[in-house]
Amino acid sequence: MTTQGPGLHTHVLDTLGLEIAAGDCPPGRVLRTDELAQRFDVSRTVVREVVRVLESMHLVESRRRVGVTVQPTEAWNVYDPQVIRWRLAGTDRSRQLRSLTVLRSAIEPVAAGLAARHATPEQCAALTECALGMVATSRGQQLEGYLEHDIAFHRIVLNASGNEMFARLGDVVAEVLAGRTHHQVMFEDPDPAAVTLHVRLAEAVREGDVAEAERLTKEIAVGALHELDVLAP
Amino acid sequence: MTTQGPGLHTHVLDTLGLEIAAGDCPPGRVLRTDELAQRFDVSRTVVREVVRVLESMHLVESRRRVGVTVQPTEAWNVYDPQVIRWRLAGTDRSRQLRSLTVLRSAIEPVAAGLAARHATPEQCAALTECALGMVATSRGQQLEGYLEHDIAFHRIVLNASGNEMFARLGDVVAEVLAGRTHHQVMFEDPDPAAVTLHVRLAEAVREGDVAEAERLTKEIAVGALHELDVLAP
DNA sequence: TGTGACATAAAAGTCGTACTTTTTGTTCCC
DNA sequence: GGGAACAAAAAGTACGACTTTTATGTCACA
Repeated sequence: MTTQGPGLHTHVLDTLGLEIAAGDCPPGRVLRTDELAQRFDVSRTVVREVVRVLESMHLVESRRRVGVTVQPTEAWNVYDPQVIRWRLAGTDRSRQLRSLTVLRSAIEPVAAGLAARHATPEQCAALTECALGMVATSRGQQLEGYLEHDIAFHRIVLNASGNEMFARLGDVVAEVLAGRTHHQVMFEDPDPAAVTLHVRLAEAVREGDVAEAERLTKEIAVGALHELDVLAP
Repeated sequence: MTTQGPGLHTHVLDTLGLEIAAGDCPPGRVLRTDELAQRFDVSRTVVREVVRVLESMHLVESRRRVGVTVQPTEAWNVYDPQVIRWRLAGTDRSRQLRSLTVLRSAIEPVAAGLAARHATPEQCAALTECALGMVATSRGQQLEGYLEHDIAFHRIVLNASGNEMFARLGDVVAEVLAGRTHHQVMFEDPDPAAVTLHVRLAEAVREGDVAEAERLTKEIAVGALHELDVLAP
């Protein structure tokens, strides 16, 4: 699951982005546009456009007479969904998942509290529906179905918070949940406790119970962090 | 304070980014590369590179036979520091500041808690120094000096949290603080209560008091939100 | 021997043009 | 009226020439 369909630009960008995010091409390594053009068998035009995009993500820096230098991790736009995808597909997926899960544990409780205040009846209904969907798929190896409802659930909460920055974290959360489901050992059905917590969270939001919504979301986050500690090295 | 120095690419990118972020060029408006090249008096090459970057930020989408379409706000990479700068410089600075401040109020308490756990002695020392700097500049219209220390303070806390995603929010916080100082009515010296809170937060981190660090940071955030409610429409 | 001015070349930046590919709107035929 | 062939518009790609910046090596001078 790299990105989208055809297109020279897309292919080169994706390949390079992945290589840099994965740690091949360590920081400090310099690439030359001519070489890249030759390597991918595309025109310098295409390479330059790719480099410009990579540069806007601060994955590389382009300087005259020196070339395209790979930047250290601290410079990267780690909130760019594209960068997140590349990193999750790369080697330090585990560390990345942990960072993102901690981020979730900070954001989502607050978002849930705001959602309890501001959620529309439609959003409450959708939330309950998702929770029921999670219950229905929580047994019998229906992991894909469960994941789908889980993602939708969290997305609704973030949207219902009414805060744009929170809402736009839906994609990140989706990547994290998908990464957790796909890249880890998943013989077992999801944790029943987590399912229950989601159901109760939907209720709390519907009833406008801010404190409870916050508390439940914190518990969900703690569970997710704990799960990482158990499953990942 | 747009971006950096010379460079055709930079200039075109900055101008277009600003226009889109500010709401001129409403979503749905289509631009054509040829027209843009003509308007800025640059080659199509430059325009294409700019469009590619804008596209990677999801500010526009480029499709064959149709042109470059400005995307709706919901699609934008609102965590991209560049996008944030453009938006803060544009019309809905006020709304943007509010969103970002709410984001801060979610992240920073957790980050401060982690910092209390993980901060190195050097970081604790730097934190104390910043707090003292804030005290020293808190009276007598030394707003720029105060801002500088304030930014450094929060940056250290975020870095000391040990979480990469938090750390990378330092730039965002810096933009918010700078935006608040520069773009609002600031006859008065900073709130003395806020200064005290920062001093006590530095102490709490140094002593490893997680709960207190969290609590104090929440209070700082509440103050910041309140300040927005009072000063902004 | 060190130092500063200067020349050199390497690499990105910019441009113009020609050509390809995809997509959409239209027209024409059934 | 519906569907298929067609034409045009716009982005995508390629190539080659030229410009600009700048790291680095060189040479003269102190």
